[in-house]
Amino acid sequence: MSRSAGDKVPTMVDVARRAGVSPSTVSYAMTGSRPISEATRLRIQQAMLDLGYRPNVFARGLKSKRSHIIAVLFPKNEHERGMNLGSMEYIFGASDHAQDRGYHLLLWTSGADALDDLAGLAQQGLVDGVLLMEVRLKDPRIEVLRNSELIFTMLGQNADPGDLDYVDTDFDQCARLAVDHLTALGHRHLGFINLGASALEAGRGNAIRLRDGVLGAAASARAQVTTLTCESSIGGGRGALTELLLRDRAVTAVIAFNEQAVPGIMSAAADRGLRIPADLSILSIDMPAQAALMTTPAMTTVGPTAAAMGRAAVAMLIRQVEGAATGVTQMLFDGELVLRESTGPAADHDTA
Amino acid sequence: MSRSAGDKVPTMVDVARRAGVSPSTVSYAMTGSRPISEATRLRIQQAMLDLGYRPNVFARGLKSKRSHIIAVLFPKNEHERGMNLGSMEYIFGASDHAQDRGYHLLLWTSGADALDDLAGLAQQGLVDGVLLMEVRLKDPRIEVLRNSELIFTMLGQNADPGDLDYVDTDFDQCARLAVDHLTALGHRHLGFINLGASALEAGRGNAIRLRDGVLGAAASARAQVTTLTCESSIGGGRGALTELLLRDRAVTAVIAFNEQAVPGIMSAAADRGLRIPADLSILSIDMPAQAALMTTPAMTTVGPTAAAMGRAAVAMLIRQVEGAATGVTQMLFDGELVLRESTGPAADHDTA
DNA sequence: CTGTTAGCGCATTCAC
DNA sequence: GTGAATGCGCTAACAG
Repeated sequence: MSRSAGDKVPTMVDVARRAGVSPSTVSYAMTGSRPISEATRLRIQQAMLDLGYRPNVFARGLKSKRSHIIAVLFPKNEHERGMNLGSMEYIFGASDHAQDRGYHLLLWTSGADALDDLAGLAQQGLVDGVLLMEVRLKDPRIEVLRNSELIFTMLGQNADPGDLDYVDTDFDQCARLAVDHLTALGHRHLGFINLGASALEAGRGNAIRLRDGVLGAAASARAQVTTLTCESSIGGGRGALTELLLRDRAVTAVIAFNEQAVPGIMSAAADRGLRIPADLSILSIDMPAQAALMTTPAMTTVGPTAAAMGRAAVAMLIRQVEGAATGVTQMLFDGELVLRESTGPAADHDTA
Repeated sequence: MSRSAGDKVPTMVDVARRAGVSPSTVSYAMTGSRPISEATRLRIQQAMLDLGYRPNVFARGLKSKRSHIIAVLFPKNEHERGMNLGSMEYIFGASDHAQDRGYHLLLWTSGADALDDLAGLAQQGLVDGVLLMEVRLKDPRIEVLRNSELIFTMLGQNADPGDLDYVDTDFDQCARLAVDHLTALGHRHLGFINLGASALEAGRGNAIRLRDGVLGAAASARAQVTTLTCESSIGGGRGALTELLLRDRAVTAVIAFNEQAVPGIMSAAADRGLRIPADLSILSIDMPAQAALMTTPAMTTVGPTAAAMGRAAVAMLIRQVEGAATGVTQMLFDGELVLRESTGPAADHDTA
């Protein structure tokens, strides 16, 4: 088990010798690609334990073209830094599951535009599969991965997922959950503060799907909703709330999908003497608990468990890699309503 | 450059043939481990480009015992989840630099107590070096890594770093910077809200170093400081502020080293009618900008750039791995004061 | 300055 | 059911 410095690392041959069998038998015992008698299998296992044997990743990879390594593609575009707190949870979920299944996780942070680097990664054969994060509606990485014949799963969707595997948030369901929660509290005039126009243009599909979901849910609930885009910053949030109240004085609740802007929204509300949640309710979509707990009052949120999504994505990926795939898998995760302190009953001051 | 599906991945032999040289020459041209004439070197380079050649990681690793992969050990102990926002920045900094230097980053999230797993990782030879995060005063992983003869660098320090390489925050300097800032604003009665007792006992060395630093700096500045430990939660923060004001009614400024507790501190202050920063200043040590911007008002912080530390750690590690090391390297990073809105001049209400 | 060759540790095709 | 032999793609020691 523990090996003191200087000891040679044992190879399959060592195991074979100790178990009194040939190297190939050891190999078969490991891969299970051909029947081995129970007796020898046990002796081999014992020998491996005694020696603290671990198969050499390189030798195995060289021969079998399988590395047991999967890459997480998490581009860190400068203007997006800070979206990361939630993404971190995905990554950890993914890592958990990968490790459980005996896979390693390679963190790849090249920009989404570094297509050559990506092609290189794909070609090296270093990784068995790829988990694609921060997927755009039109995402050039997808083309590269398809060409390279590398197996991959998306966390999020592009414009036309077709037969691509993905795991994504069910934004429609999240929208409904959020709207229902607020209308149940008596809110009739809602505001929806989305990501910035630039983010929408950049193809953040989730922002668009969510907005449509909110619009639809509000229509069913006979609530009125004013939608705005908003720069991802405190200043952006301040401006957005001002603008929102200008457009609809009767707004009593805000659904926000813009983590960075939330503090701005809250402080602008405070400046106007609007207490949260007495005068104005705020609910954030897909905000990590981490962040939700940093605001005062703590933010009520709707969103799925990111870690679970990460795990699911890796599970799908491994199933593909190991050839146990059952056609295309596309999963949508339901959001959950986490009640904290930023939402409450509508004040009926000037509601018609 | 791009390779359409079906094309065989080119090997060194293909490159050699195309360049009209022997395979070994290609190898030497790549590793530079023996002189190659400029002319042939160029022809080889061209051939590689034409073919879109990428060396096979496994073959190289198998032969040379070097993988160009470094592992980041980032244990996710359950009770510590949430410390992560800052850690993320380290990891990204590390990843950036690794990729710049042609290294891959393996994310290893097994618990700090999963020593067997770690030993296995070390033994596999999969990684050239290890970046150890979340280092404890007494950290059993260190022993495992030493035994395995694996090169590693710590992000943080154990109790007795001796000849181990590390990169760490200069908590003493941070403490001085924080205390100086507050005393310059006229604050004479400070509070220091630290991590919880359990964290201290668990050997979070930084908490202890920082506390001592604050104590020292306050003494030099002739300021009085009341120190408390505090559970990492909103409730913990609320309790801590109450307790603090009980112990010293004259406190006008708080230095916090407990990210999760900060919102609690702030809301408890609000409940007592203490405005921030008019009545009470708050400054956080080593809080990521992400989090600092989520509070209202935005939090003034003191701390180093985490990404820079991550980069430096990887740089040190690679230097070691490549044998270019110049003895032991131990780096302390200075913190910077980032002025936001949570600190201001002392109100001289009941200061003696 | 360049070419030839022998493995690295494992998976797998043959033989038995 | 098991064993012996071959080669994955590359590096480095040996020969020129």
